[in-house]
Amino acid sequence: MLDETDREIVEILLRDSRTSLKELAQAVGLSSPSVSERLRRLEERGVIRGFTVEVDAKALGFAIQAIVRIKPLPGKLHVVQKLIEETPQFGECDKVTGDDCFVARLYVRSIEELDGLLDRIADKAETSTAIVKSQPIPRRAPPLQSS
Amino acid sequence: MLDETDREIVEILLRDSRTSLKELAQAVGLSSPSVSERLRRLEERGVIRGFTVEVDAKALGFAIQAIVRIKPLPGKLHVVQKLIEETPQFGECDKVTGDDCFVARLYVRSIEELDGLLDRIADKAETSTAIVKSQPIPRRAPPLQSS
DNA sequence: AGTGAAAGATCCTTCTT
DNA sequence: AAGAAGGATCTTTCACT
Repeated sequence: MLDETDREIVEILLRDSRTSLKELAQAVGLSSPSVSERLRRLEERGVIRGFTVEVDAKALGFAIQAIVRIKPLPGKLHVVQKLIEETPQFGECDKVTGDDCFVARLYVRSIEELDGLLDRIADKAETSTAIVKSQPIPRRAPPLQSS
Repeated sequence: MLDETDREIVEILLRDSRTSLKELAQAVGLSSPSVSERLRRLEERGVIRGFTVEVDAKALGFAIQAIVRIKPLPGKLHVVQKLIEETPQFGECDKVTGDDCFVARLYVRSIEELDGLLDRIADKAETSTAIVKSQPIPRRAPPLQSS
């Protein structure tokens, strides 16, 4: 899918997206224009979706993360989904197959805040909450190799 | 935690981390040096952990995502954790309280690949897998407001 | 696909206020 | 925190392989 060079480029950018074309070029052993062109295509193909910044939840005061499984009561699916989307403390939410409909990540400053947020869903869904104790793998990109 | 200006800066960078100081400056109504200093402090404080690139799993051929709950068999915790960490298709893994020990996200190209990966854990842990049907909330930052 | 050089644009930082 | 200015740095273009 990605050749060796593209892979290197993406890996470097994952580590620091401020890396200049010039630096990238010498890292992969190509010229700046070549790297520029490759980058253009990586974006065009959608491999690189965008340039962002990583924000640290703890530094913002969100000391606690929880993984919440949410099973809306009959007829409440849309209301629940809307509620989740409108609650900014949800930092991620997947709609999945199986008994639980949603799996979501919640950022909160305290157990009280967690309790408060869950209460707001309590009459519309069954929830099951697990507090995050550590992150063996923080969010990372899928493999770039075809391996 | 963050004043209005910092928040704007971070929001803009979340959208496009290539935004120049100059652009940031005029967006928030300050001078470049001021913004530069604010940025320095945001990084120093750890609010901005780094500059990255968002990579698209689908574009890399990983058409399927799954959320896997993993409960290691007695005595197998470390082996399982190591296995997870060394499997690049795991794009995220949290160690959580409760019955299931780990909750992880898996990127796979096919159901066969999913099956294969789960088989490798099968004799060391109980797993429960849910296929992701949609993402009501793709990964996003925690609230920047103190609200 | 890629190179190399060059031009032009842009940017970041420093300094003074 | 502003504003101006200096100097560095980058990105893109173009002709050619």
